[in-house]
Amino acid sequence: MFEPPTLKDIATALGLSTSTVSRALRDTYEISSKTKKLVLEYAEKINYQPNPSALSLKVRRSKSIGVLVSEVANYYFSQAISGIESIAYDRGYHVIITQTHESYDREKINIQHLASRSVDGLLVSLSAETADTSHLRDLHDKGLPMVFFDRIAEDINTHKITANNEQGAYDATVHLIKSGKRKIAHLTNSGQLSISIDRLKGYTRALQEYGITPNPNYIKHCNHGGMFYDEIESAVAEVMNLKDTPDAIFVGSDRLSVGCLSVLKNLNIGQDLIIAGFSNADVLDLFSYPLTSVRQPAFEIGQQATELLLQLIESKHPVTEFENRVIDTKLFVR
Amino acid sequence: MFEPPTLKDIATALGLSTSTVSRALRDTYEISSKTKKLVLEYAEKINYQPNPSALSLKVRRSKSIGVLVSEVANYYFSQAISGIESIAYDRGYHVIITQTHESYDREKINIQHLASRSVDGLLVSLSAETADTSHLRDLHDKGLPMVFFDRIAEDINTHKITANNEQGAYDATVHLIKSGKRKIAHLTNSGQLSISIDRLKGYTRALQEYGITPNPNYIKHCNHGGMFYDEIESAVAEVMNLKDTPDAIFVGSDRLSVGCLSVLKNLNIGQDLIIAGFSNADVLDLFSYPLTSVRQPAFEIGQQATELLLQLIESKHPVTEFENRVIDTKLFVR
DNA sequence: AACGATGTCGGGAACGATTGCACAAATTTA
DNA sequence: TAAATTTGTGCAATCGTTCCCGACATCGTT
Repeated sequence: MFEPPTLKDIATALGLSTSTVSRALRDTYEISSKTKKLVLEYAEKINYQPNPSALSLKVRRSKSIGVLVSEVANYYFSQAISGIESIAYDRGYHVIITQTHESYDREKINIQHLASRSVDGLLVSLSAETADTSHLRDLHDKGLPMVFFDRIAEDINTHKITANNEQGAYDATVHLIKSGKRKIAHLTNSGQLSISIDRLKGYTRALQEYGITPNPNYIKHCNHGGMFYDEIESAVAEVMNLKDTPDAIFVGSDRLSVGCLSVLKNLNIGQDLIIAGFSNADVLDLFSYPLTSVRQPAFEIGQQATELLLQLIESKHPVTEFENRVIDTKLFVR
Repeated sequence: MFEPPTLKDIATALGLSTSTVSRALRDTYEISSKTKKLVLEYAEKINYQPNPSALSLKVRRSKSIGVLVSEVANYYFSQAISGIESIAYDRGYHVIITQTHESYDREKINIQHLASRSVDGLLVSLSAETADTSHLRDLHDKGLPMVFFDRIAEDINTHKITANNEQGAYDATVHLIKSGKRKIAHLTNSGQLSISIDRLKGYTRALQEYGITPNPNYIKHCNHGGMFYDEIESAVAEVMNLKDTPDAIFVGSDRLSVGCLSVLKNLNIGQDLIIAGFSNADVLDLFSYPLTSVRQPAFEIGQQATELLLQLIESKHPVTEFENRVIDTKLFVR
């Protein structure tokens, strides 16, 4: 059964002690150059790889980071994950990805899982259902490095990185207004999510700046993030069945943008609607229904989040100053 | 810094030895029920979690499996991954996902990474560039359990699970023929991939059964799996610039199906073409260009692959009989 | 009362790697 | 040439578990 070579194997093969071999393999310090070369060459030859379990038991570092997202099958997150991996692998870290499927219970389980798996740090984007973040705060208080991206927890003091959701929502809403629409509905994720709050702000600000009073009936939340089709359908149906039917919709998430289009198509309504929404899909140009999209720099967000996390992990001194990075979105008019 | 409780902590707190505590926490054997209860309750109270590094160092099991796919941002793979996780987590295994981005070099690196990380087994779908599978065969020969799904390696003797690619391709091609087309091009992945071979077979069989001689000029391979837009564009352009222009295209992969549509749109050609292709996208109904799709049961394939792998991992006796599961696809005419 | 059988528990050696300390050999210095 | 210093290497403890093995108390049996 697959027995990789150990330090001891090298030591006995070369007639040295494990300590000498160990020292030869890491820094040069206090080892003659001949034995060092000897060891390095032999290790190379037999393709020696230090046992990660032994190593992490000894140095209390697993060289791996955990990622918590709602869904891998999501344009935004899959791009963000690619960004995360691009940095992590370069720096020698493994990436363990877990999905919450927008469930709070699942989030708690996964976080527990990751912590017990002794990851060196966590990259977190909250689930749609998560209102209470104490499971994360506990770990953070115990000293587990943590960086939030996209859906952040306001009450945990650490690095956070998001798109400029408020501005992106503002831009999209203004686009709808400038297209001549004034009855603009807003379909969005669950209300406690930071992204929902910020996007709602941008939407409201745009309306107000153009002299439109926000209509509470026009705002529909999907508390499970649109994980169930019925959830989206009933939200869309409700808003479209109002006596004062909207003439445009601004959608606050990737999944909901696509979901909203599906519902409209299936219900065969809203042909005269114009729609704008957050989405990182790369197939929007192929849609029969034009969707103006707010695109987030997901890959870069993943990269920067990872850089900040590794910075935390590898810092010798406890970090007390935290960044709150906000990156601009881009509007694609269709 | 985040010091989780250890066996010794429990032992000293309760005035027992670590051996007793250890025994109490695993199976009942040789432990009085009172002390067992005592230990279990205390462990529960302080939320004891065994240190995974120590555990895997001791028992040579990491309780984690590695997954190798080309891209997470791919309808098929993201669904397969959800299937993998659904089984793995239930059985107490962690899932480490790595992406090759269709690169052979990256595949070697990732496989090496996973092996050195001492995963208990591997779930593999080859990259588009991979022709030589010796890096995998070496590990397999050393006893690392391995299951292939989707893009399998013919020359490695282990469990394999795929969709019925030959039949799916046949069905799609027949659909095109029955729609009155006889000049059917085939755009597909790199030639050495098992899925390409099988799908080409199905395509060819359909043509022949309907008395159409396959035209080699109609078959275009993308050796990088369509990772670069240019690759798809030139393949599509080449086949569309033939003097005997095709009147239909059968596309052999998810990425290429969407890519092909994008190219046609951007080049503003092929409006009278009809297209069928393998795709697990859930947004095809929203496309302006109808795409008849062959859908694979990705989630189930992921699940079954994981079950087979765990079976291999947890088997006491070396397994010599391997399965070759083939699961039916489904045709969605649009 | 003495014996073995049984049931509980602790001691301690692993697993593979790192690292402080000791110590021998080589080199320099007086 | 002897002492002092430097240089290179090995010993052994340690990280948190598991598990073999031995210790010992209790109990029933004769």
